[in-house]
Amino acid sequence: MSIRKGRSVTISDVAEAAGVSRAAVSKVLRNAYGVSPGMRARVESTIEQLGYRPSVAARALRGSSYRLGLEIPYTGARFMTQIVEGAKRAVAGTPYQIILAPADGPEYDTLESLADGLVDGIIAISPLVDQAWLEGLARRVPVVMLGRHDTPAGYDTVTGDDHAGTRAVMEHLLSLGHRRIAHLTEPENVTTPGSGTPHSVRLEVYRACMTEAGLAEHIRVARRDVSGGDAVGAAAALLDLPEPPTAIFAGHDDMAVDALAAVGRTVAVAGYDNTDLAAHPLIDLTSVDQQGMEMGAQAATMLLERLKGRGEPRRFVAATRLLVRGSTSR
Amino acid sequence: MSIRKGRSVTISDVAEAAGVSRAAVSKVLRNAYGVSPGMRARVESTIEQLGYRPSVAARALRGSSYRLGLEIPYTGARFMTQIVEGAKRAVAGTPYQIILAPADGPEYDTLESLADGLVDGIIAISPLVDQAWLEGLARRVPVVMLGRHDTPAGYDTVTGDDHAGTRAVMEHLLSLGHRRIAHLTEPENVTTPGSGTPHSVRLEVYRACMTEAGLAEHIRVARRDVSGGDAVGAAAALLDLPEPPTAIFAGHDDMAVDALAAVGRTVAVAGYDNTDLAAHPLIDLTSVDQQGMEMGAQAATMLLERLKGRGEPRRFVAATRLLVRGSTSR
DNA sequence: GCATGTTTGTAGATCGGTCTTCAACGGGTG
DNA sequence: CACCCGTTGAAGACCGATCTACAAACATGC
Repeated sequence: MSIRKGRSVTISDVAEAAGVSRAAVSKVLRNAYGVSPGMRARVESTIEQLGYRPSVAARALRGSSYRLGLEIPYTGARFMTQIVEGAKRAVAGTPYQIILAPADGPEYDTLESLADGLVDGIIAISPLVDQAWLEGLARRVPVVMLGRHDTPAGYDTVTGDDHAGTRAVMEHLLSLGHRRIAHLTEPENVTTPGSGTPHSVRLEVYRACMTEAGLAEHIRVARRDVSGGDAVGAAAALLDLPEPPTAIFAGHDDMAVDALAAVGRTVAVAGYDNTDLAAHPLIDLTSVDQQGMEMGAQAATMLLERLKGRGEPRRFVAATRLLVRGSTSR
Repeated sequence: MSIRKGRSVTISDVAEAAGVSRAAVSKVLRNAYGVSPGMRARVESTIEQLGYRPSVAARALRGSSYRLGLEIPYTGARFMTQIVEGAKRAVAGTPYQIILAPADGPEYDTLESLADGLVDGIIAISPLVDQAWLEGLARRVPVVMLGRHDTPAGYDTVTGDDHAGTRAVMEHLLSLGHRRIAHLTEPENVTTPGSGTPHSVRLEVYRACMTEAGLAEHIRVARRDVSGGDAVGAAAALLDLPEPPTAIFAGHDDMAVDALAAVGRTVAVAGYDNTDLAAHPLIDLTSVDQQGMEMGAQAATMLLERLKGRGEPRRFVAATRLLVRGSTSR
């Protein structure tokens, strides 16, 4: 144990105590070639005795930090929990650890600061950053992006099948006889057509489904407040329309829950992500499951592959499944 | 921009390009004394041109990493959001950044791995680790602990006023005429009497209030599953008792929401933390607000103070406020 | 017995910064 | 004019690891 007052135990202390060179200790640590069983035992017991732990900073400078950075846009987003849990599961048993970097402002900053030698690789959920910029980042450090429908050269992507998922919701609502179906989504900057964000795809497919059903005139798009954050106001405003919708398809469960707060059970509501709250009897929200845990696990696994040398980009698309619950069926 | 293929831009590159020494560039970076305006301008423009960003690892090795680590027991805990947001707010405008370290297994590991030179200071929510061990940790790196009612020598603490908060809930329930009030809490290891965890205090005060009201015989304590994680089953079991409770006081909102899932509106339910979900009309949960955001902000602020040299331990106790909602009033 | 090859361990450069020490310079002062 | 001193910038040690050479010790083949 022996945690000393000021500085902590370094590799030199271990080397001295064990009567070997620093390089020898390093070899033992890294399980490198050229270590006799005798020396290994001696060094390991010394490490144990002194309570030595290698400095991450020093390691990162020369080799690797054994930390993977996961950038998350907003800590409160329920879907994140699934991603994080999946990623944690995937690195369990490896020497790697997940650290989370909450993005406050522009996502560029957070990503750059992660890339500044703190982590060996990055998993990010940044639909807003430019692809060219990302390719540049990916040249410096391995990157896996979540929720980007683009075709990158230098990084991997993990997405849900937003087309299928959205179609499933819309077909469900249409089959129930709804004609005035509104879509509640993120602010404009996240849904720019062609940008390839999940929410741009969901919006696009919503529009397509409505048009195909001959309901183009009933297309209504409401957006979450940029500032305030919640979607309660936007959903409430839908009810004030001359012809209010009978169903709301929300871009994700958090907004769907906000919608429920605004419209109660008067209007059918469907969400996306199947967060744990959706199954709660008092919420009872119809939602699209896109296997967030699996997405997180895949992302981490792909990152580990990249760290082992893979260069060609890979892509994983999670299958979706519609879970019909009370919010659309009563 | 010029992000080069392999390695990134180092301080030597900047020094060479600007025609000065590495030390000079370092001075400019750190805003250190002894830099002429001319040189500063030249170096800064070179930095800009080359897109140079200092390596965190190299910095951490000698000086500081400008990263504060926030250890969180479970990513899905709603209360965490408040803490994280508060901490982020407190470091905004400083050169420091918050990184989150999710604890998977034993919290010792996560804390140690944070202390391994990755961060300049630690905010942790680890009620289970030993105080002596924490004091040892605090000698190596500045530490602020959340939710520990102990009297440490080497670290700071931030807690809510669990006594007052719990009393407020209990008095509220009692004043409504409830006599069979059950308490839904965490597994045994988190509520060991005298351990000083928030949940041990809440349990203790619950017992005291019941006894004082002459209701000792109606004390019922149910606990969340250690493995499964949720408290639905434990709450449901309460209903199967010969004399089921008419009110449930849950140790925190997440468990209260689980309780609502199990018992619906048949039993009064009160929570703790006033997470954002509590105000939702479909949940409408009476809860104790303990200003999680303020707690997070205070914790970060205290840590910054410690980094500036403060040695004496400080303690912050957040005031609580009972918010009565529908879950106990209809 | 000697050349050759294989372990095993050490020396020392290196990563990219920080920080202390010190030399050079320029301007007052008596 | 000699002296002192504050300012500016450069040199170089240092942080704690990794990793490439390389030397020493030992085994093997002929």
